[in-house]
Amino acid sequence: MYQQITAHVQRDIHLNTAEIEEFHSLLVEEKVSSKDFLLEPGKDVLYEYYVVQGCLKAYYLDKKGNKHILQFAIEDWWISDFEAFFKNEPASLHIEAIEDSYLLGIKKEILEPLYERIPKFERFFRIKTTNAFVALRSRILSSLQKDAKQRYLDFCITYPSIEKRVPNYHIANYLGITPESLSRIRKSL
Amino acid sequence: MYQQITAHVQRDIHLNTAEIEEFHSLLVEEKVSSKDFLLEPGKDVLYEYYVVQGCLKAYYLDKKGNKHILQFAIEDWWISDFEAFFKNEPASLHIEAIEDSYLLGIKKEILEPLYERIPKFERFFRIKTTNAFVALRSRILSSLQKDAKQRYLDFCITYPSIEKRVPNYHIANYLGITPESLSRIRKSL
DNA sequence: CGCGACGTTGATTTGCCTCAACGATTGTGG
DNA sequence: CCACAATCGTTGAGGCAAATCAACGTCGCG
Repeated sequence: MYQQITAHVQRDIHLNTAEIEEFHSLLVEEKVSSKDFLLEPGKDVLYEYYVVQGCLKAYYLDKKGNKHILQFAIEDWWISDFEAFFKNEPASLHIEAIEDSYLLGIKKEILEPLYERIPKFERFFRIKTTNAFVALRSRILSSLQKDAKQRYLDFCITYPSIEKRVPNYHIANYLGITPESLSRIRKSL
Repeated sequence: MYQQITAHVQRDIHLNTAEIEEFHSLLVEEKVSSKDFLLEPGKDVLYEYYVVQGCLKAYYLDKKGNKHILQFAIEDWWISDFEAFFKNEPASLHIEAIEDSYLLGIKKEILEPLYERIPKFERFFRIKTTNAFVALRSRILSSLQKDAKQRYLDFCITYPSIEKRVPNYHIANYLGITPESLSRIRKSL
């Protein structure tokens, strides 16, 4: 159960047995059934979550009621309303399970002292954030320079495991197009 | 000269005199005249830069020769080809001065040992990266949910100091629209 | 079975692009 | 100091990719 997240963390930093123990003791288990919410707008964002098993989406609902998927998460990914988490604001995102999911959460107020005690964890999360930042950069570039068909093909190459797992209308939403358009794009391939 | 970046850093972490001294000793001054390049594709990205004075743009040139602006930077911002910087890859971005600019650079190979010696700096850059990450998230949301007019209005509200300073065709490019479209949008306001 | 979830197809509309031309302003060399 | 070029913004005409609206087929499940 915990060896998965341990291996995940140790890809970026090295921990001794005591540090691993300590880390595990800070994690909270969470289960969410498909179509249930891990987070909803207005709630305090106390945790960020590591996905042990399952599949989720984080989306924003605008004033017109339109959904906009910001992120998917499957095994080995982290998910939260990061903006709210970091700024200590109430959530503005929905995080909803697409499949029954099993998560490990770490609380913000526990993270800060952990950084102090074991700076390697500050490094770990800096590296994770940096990678996420870089991924967003290329998503921006993609949306600036490519048409819908190219973006879809890029998505399939970058996230093949997600493409196989979530319904097309979710992917369309993530790409910023309608399900009808995606259908026509797929037909043209 | 250095008190500006010191104040900037101290907004997020607290440093004693010795640490400030040490930090200053690691910085390298750099001047770039308007229309000159701080960075070009293919070059090694050894530094990330703090803007003391001036205005620059970071852009990607695609195969068709189209420019896509990823970022502007003015006083108190950091700029680099962050992806290449973090991954130790050659640059893929151009960084070009829009005005004569004065920068302070910090070398990657100096940053890593600095993190070890004074973990507060790892914290500082984690916080900076987190803020940048959050800003990119809202740019993504903006491009998913809003039309060109709304994105332009958002831009003017978020970055009034940039909007006043750079020509409209740069802003159009950043927003992913043509200068003609931006002109028509501005007319309609 | 009947209903909801998901994908597809067609007709029409629209936001933005492309191409082309034309001021206005700035700056630069003769 | 003027002439000319370059830079920047604007306007118009026409086109296209994707949205919208509407309908329908299929599958799986309570």
